[in-house]
Amino acid sequence: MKIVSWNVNGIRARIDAVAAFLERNEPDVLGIQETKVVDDDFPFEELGRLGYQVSLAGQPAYNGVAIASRMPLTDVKVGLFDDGPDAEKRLIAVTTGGVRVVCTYVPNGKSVELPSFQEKLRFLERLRTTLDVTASPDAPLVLLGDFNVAREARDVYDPQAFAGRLHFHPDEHRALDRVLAFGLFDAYRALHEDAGRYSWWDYRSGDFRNNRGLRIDYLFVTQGLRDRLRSAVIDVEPRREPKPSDHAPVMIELDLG
DNA sequence: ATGGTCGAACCTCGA
Repeated sequence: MKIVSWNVNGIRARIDAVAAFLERNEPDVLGIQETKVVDDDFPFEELGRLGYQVSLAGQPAYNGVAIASRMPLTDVKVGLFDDGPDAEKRLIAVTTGGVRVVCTYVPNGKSVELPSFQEKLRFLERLRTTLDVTASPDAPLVLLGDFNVAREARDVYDPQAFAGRLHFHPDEHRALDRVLAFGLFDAYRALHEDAGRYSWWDYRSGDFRNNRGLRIDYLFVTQGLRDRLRSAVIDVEPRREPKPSDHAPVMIELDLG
């Protein structure tokens, strides 16, 4: 089973790029972040033509998450365990092909001294609790998405400049480590030790051209799935195209026999 | 050089 995480930065602006990626790679499941569209305007037909069904949680202009799968989607659950009715649409969970897939878009946090940063940390705490109350580390589960946190120095193009700043702050590291302590493993890191492999580059200042990026998009898997990991790839090709998302898709392959 | 570039919807915000 091939599973992808991709922050598309607007599904309507990116539908052709997404379709091209799906045709090239034929993943079974695609977790999408930052759809930036209300449910009624989501491009279901384009994905349907390629054989994908979609579960989604959209809102106007900002945020929005979706999961597309070639297999039936069941037990769809939107939001963190304690989300109120007006919560931003940042998490959707489904079961497909026997795997629980949780797709999330963690708040950016804006800047470490602002209230938004504390909300980001709280989101990660609440994400851990959501896993605790709805899932088991002994079952096949993939938690994927844009976490807006680079975990290690090798995930940052200039670790000294980023030290203590947004995306690379010790409080963010502790909060994300708490999520992983549920019983999850970073699929890309389980297979690759290399530095300089990023999933996001700022649109500005030629950052992609100069590989000034961060690895902030992850697929985290439970132990049983880690033992069945066959590959993990960050596909930078879509980032090279005209009108790209600022994020690259990350894909894993699981041998589920 | 405190810059720069996107998407969505609106004349600005969030990233």
